[in-house]
Amino acid sequence: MADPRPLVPVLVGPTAVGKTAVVMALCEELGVTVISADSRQIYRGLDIGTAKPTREQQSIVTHLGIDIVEPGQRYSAGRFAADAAAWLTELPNEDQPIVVGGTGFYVRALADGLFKEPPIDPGRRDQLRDWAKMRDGLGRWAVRLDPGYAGGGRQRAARVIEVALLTGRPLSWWQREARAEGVMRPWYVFLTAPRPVLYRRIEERTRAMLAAGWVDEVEGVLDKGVAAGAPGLDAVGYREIMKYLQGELQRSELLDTIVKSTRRYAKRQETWFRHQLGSDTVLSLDATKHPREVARSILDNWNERGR
RNA sequence: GGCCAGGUAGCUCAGUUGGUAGAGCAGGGGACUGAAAAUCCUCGUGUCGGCGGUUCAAUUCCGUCCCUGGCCA
Repeated sequence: MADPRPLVPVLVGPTAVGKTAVVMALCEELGVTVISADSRQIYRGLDIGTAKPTREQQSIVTHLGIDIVEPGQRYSAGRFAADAAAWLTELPNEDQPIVVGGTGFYVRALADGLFKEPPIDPGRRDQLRDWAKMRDGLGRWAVRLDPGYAGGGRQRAARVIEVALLTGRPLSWWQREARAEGVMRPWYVFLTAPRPVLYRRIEERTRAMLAAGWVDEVEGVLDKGVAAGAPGLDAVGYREIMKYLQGELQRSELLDTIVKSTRRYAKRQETWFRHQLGSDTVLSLDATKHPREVARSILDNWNERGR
């Protein structure tokens, strides 16, 4: 029996590789609606540093998943999966959706599904997280509560502990026994470029972001009352700018420091996309080519798979 | 030109009382199920500036040359 779920192209790639440019080129050939899978572009007011599509670009192509929460609010892969699933089903038939983003985990949540999480008391969860924050040896707790825990640092240990304590079952049990299904059939397009090229683009873009008033943007957000430790500000570049504003970093070091952590981020993204897409249908495209040419390749391949 | 201090990993440097060398940073590889731009794991062979000499053995000692700083002419 044929899979009734819609086939949806998913354009992924590391930061600064040129995903937005390809989308803009693509929309000249075919009307699309973008579902943005980006864990930082969801925040209102964080525009420059997240390389959010401009207002003009957004007026040409509808982008869903952008500016949906305040920087002080917490969002999650689970919420994204639910939100995006709703956008997908509510989209008029003539609108062609395409998922675009650099957050592999969000893409997975949407395309493959997470597990069906039972209701968790938010108050107790926050309490537990505060407790975990100032506690050493979380890994040992995590292994005791879930023998399936394979390590991964305090944040992931804290998650294992929280699930075990608040649901009564270990995380690995939920992952095994309560799997959810994705709401779409993904067709992955992995946009990538040789490291030297990518790293040059990262540096150029970071320079441009700072010149465009990135620091002012952060100051403005803080002036509006967003806390320094807000979830939205826990992001590449924003962290460094916060350090600078707090006097822990010289202005002269800012560019290099941000470029460095952006490179590392890009590397982690590439690792994810190389190994975690879990599908044999991945089209790798070279971002060194002109965006229009890349868009052309996407369309050609797409037609071949019968869209 | 003379004197002094250096020349060791991509960078900054440590070290070898003679047995071919190791830190930090940078970089590479990897993991990933509701904080994911997060959170973690892992990886160190390089004419030890060149050429000679002494030695069983030289990156280490000696000579010489080259280069870079500093000081004196």
